[in-house]
Amino acid sequence: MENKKSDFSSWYNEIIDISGLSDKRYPIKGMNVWLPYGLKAMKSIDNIIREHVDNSGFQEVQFPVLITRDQLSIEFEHVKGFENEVYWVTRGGMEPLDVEMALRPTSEAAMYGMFQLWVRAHTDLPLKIYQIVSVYRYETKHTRTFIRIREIHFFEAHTAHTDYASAERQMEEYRRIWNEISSELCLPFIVDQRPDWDKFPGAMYTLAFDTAMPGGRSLQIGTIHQYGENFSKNYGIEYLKEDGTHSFVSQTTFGLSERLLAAIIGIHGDDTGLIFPPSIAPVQVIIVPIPSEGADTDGYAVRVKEYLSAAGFRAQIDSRDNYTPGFKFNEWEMKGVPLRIEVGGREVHDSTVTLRLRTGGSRIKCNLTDVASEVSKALSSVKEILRKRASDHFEKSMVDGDTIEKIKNGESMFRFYWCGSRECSDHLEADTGKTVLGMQREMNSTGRCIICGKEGKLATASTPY
RNA sequence: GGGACCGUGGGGUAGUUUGGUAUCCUACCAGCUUGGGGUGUUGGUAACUUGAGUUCAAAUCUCAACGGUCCCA
Repeated sequence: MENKKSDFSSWYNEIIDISGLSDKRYPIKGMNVWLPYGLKAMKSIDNIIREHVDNSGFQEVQFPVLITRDQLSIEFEHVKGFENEVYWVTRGGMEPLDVEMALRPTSEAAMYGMFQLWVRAHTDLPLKIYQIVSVYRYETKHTRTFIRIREIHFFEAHTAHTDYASAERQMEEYRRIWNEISSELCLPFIVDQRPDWDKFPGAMYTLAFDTAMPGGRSLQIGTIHQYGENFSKNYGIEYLKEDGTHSFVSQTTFGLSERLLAAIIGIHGDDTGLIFPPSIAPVQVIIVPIPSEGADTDGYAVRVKEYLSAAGFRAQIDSRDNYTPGFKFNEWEMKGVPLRIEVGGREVHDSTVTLRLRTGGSRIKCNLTDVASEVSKALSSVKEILRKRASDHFEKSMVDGDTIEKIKNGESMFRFYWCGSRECSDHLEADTGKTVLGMQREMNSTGRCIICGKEGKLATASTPY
């Protein structure tokens, strides 16, 4: 790499390019090409998400990408929240369409008309579905790969419940699921309730998961929303209760995107390049043969790979003979492979392999027959080290904001007390240049609002991506 | 929402001020060489974002579009 991570913007752009995650040369702003290596990582992330929501009773569906103007024209604050960033399809061939159609910016408008058909009685509830699809937003500001794009790789879960209490339990379940997913990806985060003026359009409230990127800026990597009956009243989603009367469902959603990949890149990477958590690494173990007189290192590498494949690891041999071992070491480290195995004449002769973790440390030697269990241990170790490093960095990135001056001049996220008023938020943002992300929903810790001095709760401010 | 800068082989660049033959590094292809931390070498492929304008002549000057980067709110 040419750029150091301390120059994060340049580093981020360079690593995405040279590691083969994404090609941003596609001629439409904010629409990039998923390259094989990047797509494998994203699909692994998707599969971790699937595993956790499937285990919680969700079913995967896919809705069409187009939404009619009528579906989107239901007079409602939800629609107004997106009207400036919707792509419209206005012609079929050369003929203007009688009913113009939008590319979904999110799928509430697409789904809830169907929910209205599907939900007849309390026995149909709870309804818990999700999809992983592209959604489209016409961003006018500068775009950034995986962080702000116009075609978003989007996971969206939608639920419908008999009543608000049940929907609130769903919010709790989302948080449990998110804890599992983020732990698997070694991503630390903070949960805040977004201010009312910044919540998801149409929601009663929004809880957001924010992490800290290098340079102290925050990145929203997940959101869950409580809709209550806001949507069901507008889309007519009613059900028959046991007592024979009708009632509107209460609804929730949970959204994730390729920002998870952005966070993994930014948080785990170093001056050498990417570091993938083993659970999503496209290649978990790279086997590098070191040519040696009188030893069949290539054949030996195949045997090593067989052991690993049989144990379920994603292992690959780099058998290119026009590159030196040193070059390969550097290249695979740049690409974030968590574990390398070196096999040369010495290993062939004494039936061993040499392991080296991407996170550093000295080489480990083990017998060929033990390779699967040693690899398993080594990958667990990489995961633990990444988790530790990430949470250390996160803690350093969450600074107590005692004074306006401190919040203004610091390059980090800040915790401070805030009364919750728009006036004080605007005041703080004007004085510090930081944005108020929100405040903790449950925590009882209270203090004096940093602006007005009235009683307030713990809140977060930062420069968000 | 406002402002600034930039666009030359796949990537990074020189050349633009003063209009005229496009430089170097890297990558890529073929060969030889090398191999336990980015081998060396020979030969080769490959570029002025698009459109309009000024001009005998535009990478170079003007305007616009598209794309990229950064800063402020």
